[in-house]
Amino acid sequence: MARTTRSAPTLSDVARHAGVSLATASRAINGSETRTVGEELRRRVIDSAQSLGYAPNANAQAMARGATRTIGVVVHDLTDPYFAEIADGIATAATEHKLFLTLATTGNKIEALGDMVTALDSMRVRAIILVGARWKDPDLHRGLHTSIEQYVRRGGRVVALGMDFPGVDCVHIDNEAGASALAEALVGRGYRRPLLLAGPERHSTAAARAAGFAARMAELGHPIPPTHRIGSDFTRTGGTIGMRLAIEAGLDYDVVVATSDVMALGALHEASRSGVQIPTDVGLTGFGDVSTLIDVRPSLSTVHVPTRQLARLGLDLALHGPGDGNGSVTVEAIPVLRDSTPPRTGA
Amino acid sequence: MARTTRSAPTLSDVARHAGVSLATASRAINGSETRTVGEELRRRVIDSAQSLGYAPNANAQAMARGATRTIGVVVHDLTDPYFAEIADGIATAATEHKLFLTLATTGNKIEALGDMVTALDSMRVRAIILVGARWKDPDLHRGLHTSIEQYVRRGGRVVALGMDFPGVDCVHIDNEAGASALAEALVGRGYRRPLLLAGPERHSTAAARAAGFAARMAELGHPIPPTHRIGSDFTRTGGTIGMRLAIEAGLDYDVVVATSDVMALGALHEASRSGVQIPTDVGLTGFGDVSTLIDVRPSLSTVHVPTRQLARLGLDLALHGPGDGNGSVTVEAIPVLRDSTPPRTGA
DNA sequence: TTGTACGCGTTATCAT
DNA sequence: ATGATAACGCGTACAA
Repeated sequence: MARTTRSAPTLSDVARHAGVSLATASRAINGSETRTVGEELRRRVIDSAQSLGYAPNANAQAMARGATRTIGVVVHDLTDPYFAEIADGIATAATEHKLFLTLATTGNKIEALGDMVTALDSMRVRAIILVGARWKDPDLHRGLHTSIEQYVRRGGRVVALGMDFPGVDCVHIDNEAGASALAEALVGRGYRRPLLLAGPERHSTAAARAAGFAARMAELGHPIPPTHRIGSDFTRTGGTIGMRLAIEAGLDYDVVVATSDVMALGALHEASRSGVQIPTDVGLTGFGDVSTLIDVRPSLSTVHVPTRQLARLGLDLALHGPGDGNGSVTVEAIPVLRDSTPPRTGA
Repeated sequence: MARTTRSAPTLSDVARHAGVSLATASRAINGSETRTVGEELRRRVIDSAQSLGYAPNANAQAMARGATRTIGVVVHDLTDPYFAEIADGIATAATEHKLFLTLATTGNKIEALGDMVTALDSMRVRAIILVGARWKDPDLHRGLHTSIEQYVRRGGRVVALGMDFPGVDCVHIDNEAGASALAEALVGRGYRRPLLLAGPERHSTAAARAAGFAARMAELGHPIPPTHRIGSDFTRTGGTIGMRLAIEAGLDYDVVVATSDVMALGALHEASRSGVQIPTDVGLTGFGDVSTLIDVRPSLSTVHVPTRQLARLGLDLALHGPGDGNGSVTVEAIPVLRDSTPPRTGA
């Protein structure tokens, strides 16, 4: 029975095979809202479709309906477990909603964001979820803004995860509060002289975490001197470099506070390479609580960010939010102290 | 100038605005192969498109052209760094080819694979890349086979990464050879009595690795007794459980050989929890060499699988391969011994 | 309940 | 080089 047809059977083929009209076939297969179809014909159509190996053409459906069932997601780097977790969360949530997901990676090139949005716009995705960090650099975002504006003008919805974006609904992570709470917790364990791996100043997420932490430390009577604030990249390598700089400079500190987990891991790596014992010599904290931390020794103190919830809220917002920025919600980030920051007794 | 139009401007709008025909507008914007358009009109059209905020409708293009520019990718779990790396590799490779990527996750439910393929089929993606493991269970794959068959019948192309699949082009990982080489390397370092965390018997990847390892060990004069072969899940938890079973049974072994990195990590976790020192008491190896291993101590011996290359070859095959299974290629898996398997002196 | 016919936005074939 | 116009596959208002 191996049919060697080169092109796909269409709904017309199915209709003809079942001896019904195109409309009936359509209704039988995709079930119209308003119309219903007789059980007899319904079976005939389904059977025909089955035996012809019919698969509806989603593109044609999109045209006729004026809407697709896919949502667009833009991440910077799937290799980063933080992004991977969020992407996975969105993917599973999407599956539950019977939605599909077209995913684009920028490869950490923020300039590419605008183009990705435009491309997803062309595909007429139902919504676009931007996940990642925003840079405090208008130039980098100029193209992005107009892309978003055009998309929204057609009725598209945009949601930003983990970054603020004026005019679009955001799922905001309370980085300041989380970092602030971390400062308190560390002071509570006896830490006084943090080395802050702050990340790039213009990286808004890193900046928020650094600011929240520094502010609370100052309030608690332990202001962080500029020397103890290093602004390397917001990556693992950035953590490595920051740590090396601190070691070479011979700085004095009792805990290394990184603004992201991967930075902390980079710092940990460099520390052990340089003979700095963690946590014996100094403590170490990250931010994010990515799941791969579970296999790192010593277990890393960090600030937990609920990526699962982030993803779920993001999709909800993308589907049902107002879409004008008024639907923004905030998720909490909560410190989790582990073995990398044991209580410090001495001054 | 804020236009508040609800629906997207179409190519007709652009054509009218520029005072040209639809055909000319189309050619000016997307550049036909056969026809060319005068510089004068070309500019007018581009300008009109710009000022109207026109974005081509990819669905309509797909209809008219009879082909999309997107490829489908199915992975089981983005949370697993192995899948994440491959997905990221495919995504960046796709971007280079100006292709888009719609990604589906099965959530480790292999039964769902067939449905995912059917869905991607409906979207008329150019090619489908299946990444992951195949189970030696015909029932699990029955639906998948017919889905693939239908898709291929329409001219679709399917590529399988890291799993064999009859009739489709595969990028095969030489698990047997890699595991075999690992056995040699371990024996070379003085290991004699491995505990094999073999994974599920019906999981083809796990089985291939276990078989390759066991066979070579036997050849080298150190056959693995059935007691030292544990078949827990092919997951981190599986590694944890397998390790616990071995410890509770009081088995004697000098190295734990896991069939995947995440299993090894689970085993490492359980070992440290139970007071078994790695690598002092026993050695440990994984399989895959996922990038997150870099932050694990002791550094984990494993078998390197070139995920980047895997992804790239996969996309190439998906685009240019014969599509009938004759384009299959194999990538090597090479042992990398690190600190978790130091040379053993004693017997 | 079923069928007819038009429209969705674009490309491609044919004239001009 | 440019312009009509017929597909592409489907949903749906309208008619029966």
